[in-house]
Amino acid sequence: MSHTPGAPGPRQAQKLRTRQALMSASLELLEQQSLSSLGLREVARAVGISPAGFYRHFCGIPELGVALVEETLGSLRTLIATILAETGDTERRIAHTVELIARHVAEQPAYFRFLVRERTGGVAPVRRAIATQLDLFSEELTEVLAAESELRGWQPEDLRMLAGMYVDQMVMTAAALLEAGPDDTAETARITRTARRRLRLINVGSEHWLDEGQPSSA
Amino acid sequence: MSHTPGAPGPRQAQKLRTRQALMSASLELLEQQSLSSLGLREVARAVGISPAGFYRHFCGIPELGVALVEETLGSLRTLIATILAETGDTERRIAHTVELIARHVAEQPAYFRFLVRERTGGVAPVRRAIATQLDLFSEELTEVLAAESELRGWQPEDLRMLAGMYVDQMVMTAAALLEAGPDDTAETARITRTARRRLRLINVGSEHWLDEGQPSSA
DNA sequence: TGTACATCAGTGAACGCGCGTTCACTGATGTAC
DNA sequence: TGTACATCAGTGAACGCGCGTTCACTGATGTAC
Repeated sequence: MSHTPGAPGPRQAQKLRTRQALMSASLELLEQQSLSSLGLREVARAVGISPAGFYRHFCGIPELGVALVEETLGSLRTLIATILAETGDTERRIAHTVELIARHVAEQPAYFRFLVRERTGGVAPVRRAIATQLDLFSEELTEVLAAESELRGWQPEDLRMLAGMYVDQMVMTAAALLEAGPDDTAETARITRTARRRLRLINVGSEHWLDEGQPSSA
Repeated sequence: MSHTPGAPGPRQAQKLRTRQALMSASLELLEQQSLSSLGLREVARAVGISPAGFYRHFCGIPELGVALVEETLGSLRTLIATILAETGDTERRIAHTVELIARHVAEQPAYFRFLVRERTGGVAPVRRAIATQLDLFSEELTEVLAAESELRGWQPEDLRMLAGMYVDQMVMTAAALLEAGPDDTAETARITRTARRRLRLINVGSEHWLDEGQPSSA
């Protein structure tokens, strides 16, 4: 025992580094293709290990995909937390939220591309993992919304519906920004502008929901 | 010339039949994977022709994918037209629209699965083809909305924003229904119920948009 | 109508290639005493 | 501290396999006269 107790030794640290390299190389390769066509050898080659070495970290590509979901959404956790903690008047919150998303997408396109693409992709376990994470986010947002004074008296189911709309709206905004690419500033501006309007429309609708929205029959 | 002039001869008819077989076999194979991992030989085998025969119809899988987009959205044209022509009070229109989508998804899941999956998939030309078709649909809807008496006085840009929200909402509803599967009736009911609420919220928002939504600064 | 030629959807064999998976291995790191 | 053994991340060779693409071909269909 030549190292500090509790801390990982050189061997474990190296293993973690290789695992990380596999995951970030995959994210890069996934910009041009989808997970269901990503090759194990392709990933190993990009990292500089032998194909057999891949199996020391994942039992196959789908398992790597699930790990990527966790890594990806973990790295977006601070973004999510910031959005959830947003305060101030509605217009400022909307503007700030859209701006945050646009910045994160521009800074870490690979993370968002992976999420958006594999959310409806061909690998079922990965699809489920993403759905689970987004549902968690939606639940957190539901609780935040429940504390809003403007939404006092809302049915829990309606709060969940509203939270789901916001989450989907953010995912779609990220998808649209990715499709535009970082260099098309005009298109990026158009997308963020539309995103703000959409959020505003949802907000206006929620302000009048209790008066007009709740149906008696459905 | 042994056949009616203008009508396709047996040869051309057979070619069309094979082409059609290639496309519908692909749609079936795409239920378990995504287009970027679909193999040319796999498709040819499913249809019962040799791999080389595939090239008589498409120069590769991406081209087949683009053809599938056209076929898929063509087959949804009647659905779209029905939705666009919807009349009556809002609540009935919403209920009818969601019901129509649910029925079509249940009847032709492969079409919707393809669209939803490849809309954000790894094959760029296919992604663009789907985006183009959905944009066309969104434009048509914009014109329908422009004729609505409730939306008199709306800016064209706001009408486009609203149409886009409706289109995205429908796509997401289809995606959710597919993920649930046709046998999970409880989940299906939950999804359609939420979809109706979302459309209702958008509608409530649009009713108060001119009073509160249009910002002076954005 | 019959004949001679053209077209072309589909064949089947061949090609080189990269794939996923397995296996016994190596040698640095870790552990026990 | 030093020694002897255990662990295990990564190796490299081998396997059988299915892939996409090419090519000269066949034979039914189509066309011209």
